[in-house]
Amino acid sequence: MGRPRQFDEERVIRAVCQEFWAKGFDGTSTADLCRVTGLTRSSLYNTFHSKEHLFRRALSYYVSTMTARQATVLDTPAASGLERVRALLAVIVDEETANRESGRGAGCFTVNTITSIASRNPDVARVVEADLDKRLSSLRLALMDGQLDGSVAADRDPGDLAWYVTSLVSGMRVAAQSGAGRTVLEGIASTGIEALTP
Amino acid sequence: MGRPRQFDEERVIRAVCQEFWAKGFDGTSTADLCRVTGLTRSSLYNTFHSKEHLFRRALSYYVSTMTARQATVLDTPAASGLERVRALLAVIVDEETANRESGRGAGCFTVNTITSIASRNPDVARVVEADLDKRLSSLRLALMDGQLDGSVAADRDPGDLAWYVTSLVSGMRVAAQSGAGRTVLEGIASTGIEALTP
DNA sequence: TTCTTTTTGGAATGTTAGATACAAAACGAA
DNA sequence: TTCGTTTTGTATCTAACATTCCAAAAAGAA
Repeated sequence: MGRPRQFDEERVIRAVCQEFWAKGFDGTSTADLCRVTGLTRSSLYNTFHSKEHLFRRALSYYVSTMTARQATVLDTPAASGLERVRALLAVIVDEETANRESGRGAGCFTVNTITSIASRNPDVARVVEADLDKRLSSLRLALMDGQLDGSVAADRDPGDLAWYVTSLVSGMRVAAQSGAGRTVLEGIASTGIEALTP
Repeated sequence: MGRPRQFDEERVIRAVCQEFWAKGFDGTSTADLCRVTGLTRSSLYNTFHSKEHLFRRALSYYVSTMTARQATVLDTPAASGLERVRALLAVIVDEETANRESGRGAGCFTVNTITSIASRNPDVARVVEADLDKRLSSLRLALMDGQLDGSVAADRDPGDLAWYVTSLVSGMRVAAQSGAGRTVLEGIASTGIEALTP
């Protein structure tokens, strides 16, 4: 059977994810990855093949956990369509505030990736594009529900509104990285929601 | 007096700016900079001292030209406050569309910088922070004008609204890098403007 | 135990990075 | 023309980079 692994793969991915999130693909060295995981180069390469594979694993882990969490909020029944979008933005604000206070640094790994390597790496681009499609779909459904229950303006294409909310979220992530705190983010969210009301 | 320069400094800065814009600080090598400028390492280092200095020069050049252009739009008299903000968003859409069609790639150098090295380089962070302050001020003035002339909702703090518009712009930049074309960007802009109306 | 297989530690490899050294070149000033 | 000064081209330096190699270690299977 061979010698067993001395590490937990998901724990390693989590550590790698945080490092790539903070420093980006180009700004992270394999030495950094060894340091934050506690693994040697051998174990890292034996398991994950290359820095780029490891990056994609970390990014996929991030988008799947993030998007799942957000989809859960968006799919909450009972609440109106608008309330579900409002809840999503509240989650974003909470996340950014928590990350800031725990010293993890602000911003979103996905946004950071879109604005850096995604344009130069088709494989990475595919990961973020697939994730974007999922998020747009979830949003679109919630917004259509909102148009049916009367909480969301019915005179706009729900697809356009989904793009708007996605942009708003990205903008809030960038604002957080620019130093915006909870109060400012809450202002952005509550103002941004106004655009959706009938 | 010494030997005269064989290159135009601003032309070099423009070329360097495009390269850093496309690949970021970490993703751009000094060899890349020599290639796009046509200069040797000697001339580059003799004039700009280091890769980091050159990056800050390029970033400063970008933010000053960009923010000046946007301030011009925002300061147009005659038009209402809301119309001036609407005009700003239209400029963003036009820029992104033009960049996309000219193959220059989408997105904003400032946003790319905020989401990558700004958090790890205080000198760079200062440049984007100073620029952010300027943009927020211009926006705030236009929005206050809008509240006075009745085109902008008066029940919100103009500072909060300025942050909202800034986030919206950043979000549109990220959306453009995610593949959003002119139609989608126009939808985001026109939806986003709704949040400002009384 | 012995064999087979896999992981692990650490050194080694080849490449590229940012930055410099230095002499030749190109000008104005004297 | 000669001198002083700055730029330029080439060569070079050291450090860092991603990746590979290989032998020792650790398990199950025979």
